[in-house]
Amino acid sequence: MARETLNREQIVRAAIELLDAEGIDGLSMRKLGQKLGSAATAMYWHVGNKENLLVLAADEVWSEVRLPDVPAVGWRTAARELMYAARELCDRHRWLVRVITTYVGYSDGMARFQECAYETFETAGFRDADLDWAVSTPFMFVTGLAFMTSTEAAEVKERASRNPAAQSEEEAAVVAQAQAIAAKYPRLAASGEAQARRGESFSEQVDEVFAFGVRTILDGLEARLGARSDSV
Amino acid sequence: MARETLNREQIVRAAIELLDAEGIDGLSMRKLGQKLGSAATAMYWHVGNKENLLVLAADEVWSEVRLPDVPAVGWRTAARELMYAARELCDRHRWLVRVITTYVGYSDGMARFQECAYETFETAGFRDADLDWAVSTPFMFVTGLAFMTSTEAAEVKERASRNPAAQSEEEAAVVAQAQAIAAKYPRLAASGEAQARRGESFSEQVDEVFAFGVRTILDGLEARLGARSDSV
DNA sequence: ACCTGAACACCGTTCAAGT
DNA sequence: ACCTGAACACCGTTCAAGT
Repeated sequence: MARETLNREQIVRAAIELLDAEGIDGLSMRKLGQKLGSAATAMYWHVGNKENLLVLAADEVWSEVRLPDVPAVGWRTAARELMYAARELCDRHRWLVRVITTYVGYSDGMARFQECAYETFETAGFRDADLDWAVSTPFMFVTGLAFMTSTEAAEVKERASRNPAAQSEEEAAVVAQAQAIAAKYPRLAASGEAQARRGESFSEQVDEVFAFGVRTILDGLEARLGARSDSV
Repeated sequence: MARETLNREQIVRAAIELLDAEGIDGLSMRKLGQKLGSAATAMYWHVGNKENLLVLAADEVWSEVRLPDVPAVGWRTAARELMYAARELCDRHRWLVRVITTYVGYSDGMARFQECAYETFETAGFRDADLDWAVSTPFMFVTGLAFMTSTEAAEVKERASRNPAAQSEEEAAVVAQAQAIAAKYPRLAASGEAQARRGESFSEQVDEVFAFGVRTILDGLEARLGARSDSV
């Protein structure tokens, strides 16, 4: 079954598969060409260049997000759901944070999500510049956390916490060195020991940080709201 | 005045200069060799490989941070100062966030900073796992914001907001397209118009988001503290 | 102990030439 | 309108060979 001709959607889908499977460094125009049975340079006719291809891929995956019904669930639940949805999306597509922060790709998929965030915090009672800031704050947090869990470093830490046997010698050495440094600082040492006693994997710890951070930020936003209405 | 021999510090310093001047993609082993008057491959003897060089550079710049005197200023001021210090560091060295999130480089410079963060939130009253989470939350926010302002995308947005004349045609087209998308969503459109009326540059807006986020997170942490002591 | 040069296996992108 | 192949200007890294 021969394919008549390449098209943009097909290329974007293949790129997403490659990105999900091999990470952001796993995508090269040559590999993509191979996957599609074409010359690497054939892509350029359809997507312009690699940067644009990444932006198109990012837009595509944003459509996976289910948005909350803000009036029905209320702002606090809606905000929490948006934060969790963004985090899960970044977790499923570990290349996504890098792409959306690196390139100016304001796509429909992201705009739709952001519009819902604006609706959420408008419902909460934020207006004007406050509204912009209230929307941004939770997503800076999500971006930061997504970043820390989207890199090779996170995979190394996960392996170290879950089954040290799967580590390469080199990896184990890096982890051991990190522990040696922490050991010199009393509070870091104590925290490290306590963490070891709790026996959680790296990703479990990250999940808890996320849950804590979401509550903290929502509480903080409520406090801002209170401060506002007091001063009015 | 001939240099006797290369050494690690010298290479790291040159790398930092190159990184600061040209960004993370501006550093290549060949350019670095040229800057130092050596073969690119001479670096490998001193620093092992590029990843390690980046980790060494990151460690080096952490020493620039001045830490607050926690007992003297109190936890809330200390926490704010730590957040601002981290942000300024990431602003001076726009490659830093990428390096510390990408590689497992737990260096002395970072450990020292983190120890102070632990002291700060311990002083606030956080203990055990709560303490770990309280330390992490503000820095996920800082990381996320630093990221959004450390990329080429941020420079494009800055130019667009400050003097559109400095934009290339291609850049202007991307910005115009982003605005066209936002225009389709009522709240995004309204926010964009209000922002235009306020006439702030991108970096001014980011500064305000940061200030808002810091207050919000500190308020949120205070709320957590209150919840704890209620339940005890 | 420290450095060089050639070499290898990659990149993204351009562009003339083909159909 | 769509695709190919060669070519260009880059990468990081290895390694034998030099001093």
